[in-house]
Amino acid sequence: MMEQILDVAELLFSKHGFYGVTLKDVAKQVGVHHTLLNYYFDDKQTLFDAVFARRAVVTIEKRMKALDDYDKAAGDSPTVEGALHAFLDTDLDLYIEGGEGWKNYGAFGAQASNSPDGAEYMDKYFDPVVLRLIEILKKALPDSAEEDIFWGYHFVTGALMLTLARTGRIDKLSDGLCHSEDYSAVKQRMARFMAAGFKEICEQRKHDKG
Amino acid sequence: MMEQILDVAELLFSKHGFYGVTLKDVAKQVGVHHTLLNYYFDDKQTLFDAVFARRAVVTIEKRMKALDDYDKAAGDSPTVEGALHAFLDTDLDLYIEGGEGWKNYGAFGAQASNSPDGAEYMDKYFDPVVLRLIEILKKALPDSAEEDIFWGYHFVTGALMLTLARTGRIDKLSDGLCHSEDYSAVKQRMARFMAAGFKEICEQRKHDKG
DNA sequence: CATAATATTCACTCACGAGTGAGTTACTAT
DNA sequence: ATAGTAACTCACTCGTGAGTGAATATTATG
Repeated sequence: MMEQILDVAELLFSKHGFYGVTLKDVAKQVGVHHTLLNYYFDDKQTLFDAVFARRAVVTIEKRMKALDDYDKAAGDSPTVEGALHAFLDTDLDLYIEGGEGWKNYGAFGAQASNSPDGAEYMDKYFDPVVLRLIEILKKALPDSAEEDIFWGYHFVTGALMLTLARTGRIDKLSDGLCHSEDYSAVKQRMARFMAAGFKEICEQRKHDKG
Repeated sequence: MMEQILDVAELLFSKHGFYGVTLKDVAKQVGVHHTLLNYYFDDKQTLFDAVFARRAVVTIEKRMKALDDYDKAAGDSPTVEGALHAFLDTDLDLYIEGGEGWKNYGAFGAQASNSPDGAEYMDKYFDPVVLRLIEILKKALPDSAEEDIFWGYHFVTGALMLTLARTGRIDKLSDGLCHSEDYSAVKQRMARFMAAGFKEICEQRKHDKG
């Protein structure tokens, strides 16, 4: 039951945000009295936290492992593209293969990522993986300015979050040619796209160090 | 007074979203009775719409003009980077030079862009400029697959929206080296970064047409 | 100055959301 | 079977948010 509550809360929060969802909305869709949510979770905030935390650990561990593996395999000469593939593809696979629940979680996180309130959650949970990625990127781009790498990551994460948000915007813009839900299309393109961007801003204009 | 109400609503909506803000919150910060908002605006939704619409026309016209100018100047051979500079730099300049109000509007729109509800507003207002950009990008990349261009744009807009959201995340991640508010830093890098990405996914793998 | 229009407040209603504590059902183990 | 605990519902409170219509203040206009 708790799992069902989390599933529905995840879905609704992903669509309307924390304040746009009432405990009654969730309860109704689960088919249960709304005070049951207070039985399982102290309050609304606790429920939200639980939704966030439930899957966070999975994606974090997977990506961390993928980055470690890549780092080890690449030895002294990791590439930007390799690191991004490890980071992005691992995550995207989760959403591709994980079913509706994971897709909803992606949208849930994506919405958090673009608001100041939600960003604190991102900090709290995802900082370690991100810093691990950045560590490898630095190794791949040894002479680059640190700022360039952070801004590059910023671009990457913005693009990823918009993907996970599944807003349907690209569908309309492209008149049905592309689909928000088509994470495979993103996976095919994203790491290469971003790697090229990194190289452009990092390798070209080396900074005043070293 | 109406302008002040819009300013405060813009700020609060940008932080907490539509449902996270009450008319009383807005009224209080303006220093006015909350029912005054019902005098100027039929209801909360109307206020939200007004906030969205107020500055939309400005950024749309500016970018449209910049794209037209670029298209004309570039003649038969526009470049991806040129088009992106016209599109992105024009917008970023607005946020850099427009003061706090414009920054808040950026964050306001950025939050909308990552939620299904808000995305409808983006469609409604911004589609024409975006399609104009895409038109030029197609000219710059004549042999590329259309999907690649749409996905490229998707990455661009994701990165831009996260920038405008000013979540403070990059500040913490980079331990103070980079700043969310530093749109100039983004302007310096973004068009080049993204142009390289476009070239990577569009020029390399040409599609089954032509 | 009077008066009309505009701007603003006030008192109020209605609805609803979060949460509580007692009560009920259902399962579990002896 | 039955005591005991876990799962769940019910009736209710408290607060508050959106919105309305009348009242008052402020400004503009002839």
